[in-house]
Amino acid sequence: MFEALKQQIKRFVKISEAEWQMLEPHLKTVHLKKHQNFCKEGVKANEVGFVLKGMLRHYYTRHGEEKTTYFYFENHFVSSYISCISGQPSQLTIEALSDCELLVFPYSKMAALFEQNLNWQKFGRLIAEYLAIGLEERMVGLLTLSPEERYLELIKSNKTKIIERIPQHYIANYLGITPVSMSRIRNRVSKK
Amino acid sequence: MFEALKQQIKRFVKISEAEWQMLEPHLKTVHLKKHQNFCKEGVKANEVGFVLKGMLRHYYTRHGEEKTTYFYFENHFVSSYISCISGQPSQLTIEALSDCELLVFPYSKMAALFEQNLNWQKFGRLIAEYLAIGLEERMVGLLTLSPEERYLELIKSNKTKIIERIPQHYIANYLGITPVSMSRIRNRVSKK
DNA sequence: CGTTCAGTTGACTAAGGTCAATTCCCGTGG
DNA sequence: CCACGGGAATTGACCTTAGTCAACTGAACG
Repeated sequence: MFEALKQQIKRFVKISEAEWQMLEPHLKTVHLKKHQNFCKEGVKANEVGFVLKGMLRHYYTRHGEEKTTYFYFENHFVSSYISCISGQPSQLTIEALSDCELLVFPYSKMAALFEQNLNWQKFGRLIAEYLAIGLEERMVGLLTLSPEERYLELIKSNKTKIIERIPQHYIANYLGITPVSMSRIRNRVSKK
Repeated sequence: MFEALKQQIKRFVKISEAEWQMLEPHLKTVHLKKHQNFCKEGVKANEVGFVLKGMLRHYYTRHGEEKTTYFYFENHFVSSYISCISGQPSQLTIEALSDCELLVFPYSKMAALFEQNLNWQKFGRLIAEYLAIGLEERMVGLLTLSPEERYLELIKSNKTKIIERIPQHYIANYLGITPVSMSRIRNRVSKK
């Protein structure tokens, strides 16, 4: 039942069965319909999710527009991480892009595990490190590559299937350009 | 002697004197002359530093150009974090922008502390979280603000004194624009 | 069958990039 | 003390590319 999650956790840290049992009772399965929110701007978040099925996007509202800056797929953790950590209201909204099935547990419970157990604390560190590395790469891409280069990079490193699965105007946001420019870049690139 | 470092660590986690003593013997003071490197592209990094005096920049080489993406000042940790964590050669170079005085300790030692002690493990997590939050903010700024807006934000949030202390062409890199554009933006802004 | 919304395309604008010349600043050496 | 050299910053002219606005197409859905 919880095998997928267990396996992902074990990619980060070797937990014993006893340690796993510290978490398991707090897991709940949650279904989200397309367009439902996992968390919402202005509301304090206290949930960490793990995507079993479906995909979600994560966006900020700026100048009255939704700017999508991240996507979540199967076997990944999803959360308004900053809000959970800081205890401040979330700046971002996470919305289901398709019907989703998630495993959910309260961040407060996770935080308690961190305090109780070295292995869980380590898990917390490794997750944060993983996140930071991803963000650093993303940032360097934004600073050193042109929109077109970023688009080509995204296609090349196709780990996440973003190109195939996500509507184009969200990807444009993700790359830091407008949907119109994105369309032109695609056109340009396809002619080469 | 090590008070400044101790104090910064304590902003993240309450360590006991005994825990502090796990680290202290491994600390070394290092002086860097302006333009010397703390770590270098292509070389595996295994050092974490803490800036006592001076400032440094952190850059990637892309298309044959140095792209400065971060600065370090007094009382902050400095390291090619990704290289330390991953064990891969560093992609980035960290260079002193002025004569610097650093406290340095091996990351391998830090990693050992993580494994031995819950509090140090927690420190590792909190540092990584802190890093991730900073990177997330930076990324969202790059995705949602124009160069001019980013420049104005940088001035407004003047925590780091970047504007006063860092040569302009490095700041331009940091904002994702050319030095020439940076100069024009300054000109434009000053006339408003 | 009509409404809606994503994606494309065209015309135009605005803003940053590029290249080059010039000025400014600062340190060094005559 | 002044002259020179070198790098940083500014400025101008021009180019490239993304943004904006709007019209149009096409697919999805009720």
